[in-house]
Amino acid sequence: MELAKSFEPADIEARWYPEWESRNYFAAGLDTAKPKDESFCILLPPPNVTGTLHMGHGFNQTLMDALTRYHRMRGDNTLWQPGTDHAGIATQIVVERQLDAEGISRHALGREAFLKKVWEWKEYSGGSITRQMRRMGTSPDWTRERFTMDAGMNKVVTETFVRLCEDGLIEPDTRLVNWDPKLKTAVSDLEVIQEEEDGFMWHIRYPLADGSGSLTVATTRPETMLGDTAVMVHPDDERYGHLIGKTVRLPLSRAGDLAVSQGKATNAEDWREIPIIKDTYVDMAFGTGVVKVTPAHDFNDNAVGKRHKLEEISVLTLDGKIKSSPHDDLDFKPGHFRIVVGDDICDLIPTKYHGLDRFDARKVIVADLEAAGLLEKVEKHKLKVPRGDRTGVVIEPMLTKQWFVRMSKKGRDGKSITEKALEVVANGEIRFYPENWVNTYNQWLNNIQDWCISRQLWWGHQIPAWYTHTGQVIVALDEASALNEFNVEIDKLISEAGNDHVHIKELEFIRSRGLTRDEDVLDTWFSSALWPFSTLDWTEYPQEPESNPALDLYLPSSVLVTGFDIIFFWVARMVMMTKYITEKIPFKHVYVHGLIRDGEGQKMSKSKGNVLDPIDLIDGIDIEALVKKRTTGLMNPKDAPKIEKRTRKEFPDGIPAFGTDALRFTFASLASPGRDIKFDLNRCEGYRNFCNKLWNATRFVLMNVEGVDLGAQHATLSFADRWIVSRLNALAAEVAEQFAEYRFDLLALALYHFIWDEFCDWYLEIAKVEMSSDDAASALGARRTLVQTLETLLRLAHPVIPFITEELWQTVAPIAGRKSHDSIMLTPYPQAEPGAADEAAAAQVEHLKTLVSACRNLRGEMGISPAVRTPLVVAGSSAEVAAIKTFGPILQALAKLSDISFVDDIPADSLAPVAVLGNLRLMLVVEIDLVAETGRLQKEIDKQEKQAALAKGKLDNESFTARAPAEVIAQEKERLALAEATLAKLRVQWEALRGKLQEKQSA
RNA sequence: GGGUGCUUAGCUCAGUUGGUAGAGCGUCGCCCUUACAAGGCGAAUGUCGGCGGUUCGACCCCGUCAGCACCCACCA
Repeated sequence: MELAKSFEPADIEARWYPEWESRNYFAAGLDTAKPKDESFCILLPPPNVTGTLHMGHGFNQTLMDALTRYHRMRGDNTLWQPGTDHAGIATQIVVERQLDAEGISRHALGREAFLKKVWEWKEYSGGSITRQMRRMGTSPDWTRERFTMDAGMNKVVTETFVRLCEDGLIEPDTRLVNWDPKLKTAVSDLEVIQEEEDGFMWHIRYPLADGSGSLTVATTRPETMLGDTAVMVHPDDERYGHLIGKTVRLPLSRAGDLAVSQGKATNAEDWREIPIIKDTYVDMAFGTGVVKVTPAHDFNDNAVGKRHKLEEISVLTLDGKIKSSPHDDLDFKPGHFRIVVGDDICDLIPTKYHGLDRFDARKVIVADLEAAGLLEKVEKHKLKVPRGDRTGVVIEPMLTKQWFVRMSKKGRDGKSITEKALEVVANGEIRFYPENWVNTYNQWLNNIQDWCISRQLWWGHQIPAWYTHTGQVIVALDEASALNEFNVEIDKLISEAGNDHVHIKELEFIRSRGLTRDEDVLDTWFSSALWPFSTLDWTEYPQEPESNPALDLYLPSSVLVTGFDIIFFWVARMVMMTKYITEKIPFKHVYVHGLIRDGEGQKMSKSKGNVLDPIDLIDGIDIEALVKKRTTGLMNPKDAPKIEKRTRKEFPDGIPAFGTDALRFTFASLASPGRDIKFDLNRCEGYRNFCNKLWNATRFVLMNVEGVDLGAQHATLSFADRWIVSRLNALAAEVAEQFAEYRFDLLALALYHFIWDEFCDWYLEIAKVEMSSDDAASALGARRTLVQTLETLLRLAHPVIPFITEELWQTVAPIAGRKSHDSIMLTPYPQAEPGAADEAAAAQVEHLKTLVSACRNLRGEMGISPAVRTPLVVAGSSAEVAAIKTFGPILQALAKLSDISFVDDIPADSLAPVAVLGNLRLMLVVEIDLVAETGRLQKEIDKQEKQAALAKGKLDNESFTARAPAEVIAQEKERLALAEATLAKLRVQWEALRGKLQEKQSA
């Protein structure tokens, strides 16, 4: 029962979390009797299984947990579905780096052994992020935790893949894709970051084949010229019109032996001849107006090449070197052939360039051009360089065979997945908060390209496709069905072959070679896209259709809480996949929040050394540990001194322990829609103080009800009691409203304001007086109100600050008569009662506040010590006097008055400070400084004059009185009257004191 | 080239049908008043980015300009 003197969060958190979890309080509600549309479900955006918690997670999870706890207490069927992501590329990179340190390459290890290593790493580090989540107080149903690489997930991924292949929406194709030469895998458009960088524009002369001069092309990538198959100009360009149809010789190239043997060239060492074509793609005003066309190494050129049926000459290897062997990258093993064009390409590249890295090749080629006198000029040029978001290396458009999701192709119901995804947002089934994200979503989907989903990695869901010896592809749920399909097909062909024994023998040979599985894995985001239904054990082929209540209750989920950075990666793809596969939307609402940045608005990143760890804010960290944490494991160790200096400056004493609740409250109050968050440590400290305030308010309440029987006797409620109950009811209404609107900032503000300002600063102070009253019934009324209000507000605040509310509730609840529950988590959430507002009580409290403030203001201005009690003299109408008398003792206590007396009139020249409220005057009986009081009155007069003038100006304006609503006019009249009445008294007072002052000065 | 958001007190930010601007932190006074000094009471501080328009009335609606941030896009 005895509470510590101040709030110490560490022990409370450590005690309650295991308790909640072990008692199974987080379990999904599966009560099928409850209405389905009142189910509440949130999907945890699955963090990388080997990752660690950062501020973004802390923020995101705080909001989700608040919503989850709120709905759970409201009695809804509630599920917060947790899980982690295998994060293909990121995780594979980490494990490969570890192997590198041991001097082992992944290829030396082999696929199977490597995957075993990754699983080991996952087992080793996989628990840390969920442990950290627990420190945040999150309450997902851990018993339902999933991992995107689980067998169950794999089953759904496979079924979905097969289904989309059947519908023709997934197809293999050979196209130009974004290729990461370091990882040696294709990546999707979204994984490429276009960054503006300083570069050069080289102007290169391509001599005309007929010797009549040359054309100058401008390019930023001279090394790809080895793969040029044309140069192009704009059809309307008068400078070059006469050259269209002619040919140029491609500098530094080689015509090749093949061309000689075909009679297309006389000498293999001659420069290759390529055509001059016209295409409107060319911008006449840019560069020289002449563009080299390299269809195998540039997306635009590829399109041009397709239009003009140009050859695609791929001159680079998969690791970004100039080709040196006809068999570079050509692996004819079924399912693993990548570069399909040009086994004779090396013949077209002079041997001196063979094997050069792409950047070295650029230098050599530029030098050679210069030596040949073909480099007209080099200009500095800003250009967008595509870089891999994981590796940072320059992405190379590479012609390879990959699997694609066809975004615009019609599916089985005549609609593309893109169309369906646009539709459910357009018709309001899915709503964004804030709404304007719809634009972003639509814009992206309207310009979407096919999604390359195959990755040349090992860590991921292997594509369920098998190849026959002749390269036929069979997509199937598993190897057995693929084999079966294969055999059926062979049998069929054999039976059709009749007596063609040679053919039959061929077919039997093909059969004997069996099937080889595609080695590629799927983009991680492919499995993430299925998360809304894969986590609920959806299956294409249900065994018992009614055996999955979770799927019925929780698809669609209620709200997706996420940052805008993954709208494309994840949100849009979930909509597309879930809608197409299940015919249901994945979620009804998308709440999009901002990013957490540091105090200066910089993105938090390891390399900048400005990262904050939520756990450090909870537990605190000393400066040495913080510096060490920020400066170890840097990509660039040279940054360490700078980071250390900054860190020591920003946190000279390290970071104090704020506790989880304070951190959560901070996140909630910073969650204003539509903007990023500059994380301010002071704010966190302020909310730690807030928690302490709540703690001490509870101590106060407990101290005052100890040993008192609150139930038996008769109690009466004062206006103040009725007021706080009325305010509490309004708070409940507001909280419900803000939860519905996802305004966590306003919700936190409302709680803060109620607890600190209304409950602590006013009601507790008033209750002190009431509890010491001789009237036993009203003293009891105050005690009861205190306890009931506190107990209710603990429940109201619990979703945001779960630990402290649980701890306090445990001691408060028995007194409040609510011990039928073992935990605050199991209590019903307070609901506002409509029409419970007590206007009269509110007006009385307002009046009281005005009087108390007036007295306090006088005391403050006069510099009267709070320890000194002063008498108050009041003059006013009989009604006003009567009103004041009703709360005399309270006024006396709150304004530190020794007594209150009433007089008919206060002489204007009284040597005491007087507050004027219309006709009412309050005088503190203390010695005053004439000069100071005259000055104070002057200031007050100025203020009131401004008020009066403002109101009068409006009321004198005819168009105002003619058009403004009656209540606005009445309000202005009231303001004017009050100001004028106050002024009249103030002026008299001022005159009188001024007279005295002059008297004194002349004396 | 398209698109979005932001600009309010020294700092970080609220401001929900248009009716005389609010909070936290910081600052300045007076106080360890028996829940809380992680506290109490009081005070100071704003041409609500600029300009125009609509309106009786604009921080709010419209237009325009400026600055900042971000997203998307194939200018070689």
